[in-house]
Amino acid sequence: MLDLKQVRRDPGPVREALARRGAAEQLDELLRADERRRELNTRTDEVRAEHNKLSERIERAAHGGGGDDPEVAELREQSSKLKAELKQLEPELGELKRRQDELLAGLPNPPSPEAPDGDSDDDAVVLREVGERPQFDFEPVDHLELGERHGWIEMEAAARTSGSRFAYLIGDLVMVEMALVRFALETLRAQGFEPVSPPVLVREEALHGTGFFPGEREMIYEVPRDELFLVGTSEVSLASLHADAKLAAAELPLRYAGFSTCFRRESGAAGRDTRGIFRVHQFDKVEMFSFVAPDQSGAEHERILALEERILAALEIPYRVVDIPVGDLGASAARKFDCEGWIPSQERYRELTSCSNTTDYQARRLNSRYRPAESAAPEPVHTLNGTAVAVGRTLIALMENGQEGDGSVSLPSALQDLGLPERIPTV
RNA sequence: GGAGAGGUGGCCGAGCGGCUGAAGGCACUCGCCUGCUAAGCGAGUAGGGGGCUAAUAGCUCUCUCGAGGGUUCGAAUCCCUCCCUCUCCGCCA
Repeated sequence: MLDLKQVRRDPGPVREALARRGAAEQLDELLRADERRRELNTRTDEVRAEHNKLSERIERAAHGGGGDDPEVAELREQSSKLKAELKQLEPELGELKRRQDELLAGLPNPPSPEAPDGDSDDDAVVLREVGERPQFDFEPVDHLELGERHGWIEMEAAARTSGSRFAYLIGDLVMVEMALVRFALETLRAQGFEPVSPPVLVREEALHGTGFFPGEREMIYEVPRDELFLVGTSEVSLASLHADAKLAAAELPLRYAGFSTCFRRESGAAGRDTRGIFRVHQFDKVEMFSFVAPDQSGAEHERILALEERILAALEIPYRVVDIPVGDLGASAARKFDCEGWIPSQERYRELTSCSNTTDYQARRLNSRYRPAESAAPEPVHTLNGTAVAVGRTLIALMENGQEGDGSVSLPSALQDLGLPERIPTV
């Protein structure tokens, strides 16, 4: 969310930044709504002030003389009139305020000047490619083929149980999942990220605070009876950990590693990635989340990206890093990098992890602030998030890149440290 | 799910219709005192929204005592709804 006061004072730069993602007109509308609201606000405050003064006079008069003084009755009369006027003004003001808030909440984060132009995947800037793509002297198969051969993935039963885009993971694959989670959490913990197992059912405010609402409502599962929503990422729960907080400068940075199941409706993705577990409604994920001082968020973004790369490298997955163009950023991100892993069956890189600098956007919505100095006024922190391991997709990359001609799968040594075999034999 | 208690400033805690944005304590900041530390003395310290202003300085108005409504000239205080916390009972992984 924008700092409205600041924008009012100097709308130029923000307008320019928002124009890059097509939100300049929305900003103009907001500024007009704000103007109207302030006018009415001033009038309402004036009436209130007068009303308060009358109440004080009544109090003094009633105390000094008798309560049924004709003068007091007269004052009461006047006061009631003002009250009636307020009853008119207040709902009007409330409506204007609501409209202004709605417009403000609907605006995305102004992108970083460094984020590339463009609005599709194709405009992403490739920063680097890392790792050797595997050379197969046989015809490689895709993850579903491998999964079914080993009895690791069961999609038909899942479809009967839950519908399309659900899967049963079975046997060795589950043990690999657990090792991946353990590996990610240990790696992150050593870097100062506190492991967290957060709630996955959240209130509307949590989604609003992280910027998923109002924009992405159709992506999210609802439980209407209890007015709860299933999170699409633990970012939502982790961000809310310090909602309405006033942190001390010395407490920052605060870093968390959330592990949770994630739920996504994938509406609008009909027909895309329908094979296997690449795009499913439910998957597990380890997510990084940082609360930092504003001048640290750039460095923290680098740090999170470096960790994502370190994990992919340790898992021996060939990957590339792309800089996401402004048009492809989520509402809350000012800048985003994706790490895309090599998927042999598709002969291309696909998104495995992602990290965003959301600057003060979520912090303002969640009211997460800190005091830069002991007696300084509190100001919003910056928040960042990044995927450590998205289990489903990482399993795909491991299976496909590690496959051997006989159908066995060799595993990275990092996972052998966690009790997995060097290679899962053919069946 | 049933019965009860409660939610006040950074924290603890008083207030239960007006002079209370809020006593008192703790914590913190600045100053004094002090060989150092502790103690002591003095001053200060909530947030949001407007207006004046070059101003993140200052002045001023307004709103906020879990949230939202209501009663009243006037509500932290009375009434209603909701949320949350705690205790007991029931149920349950």
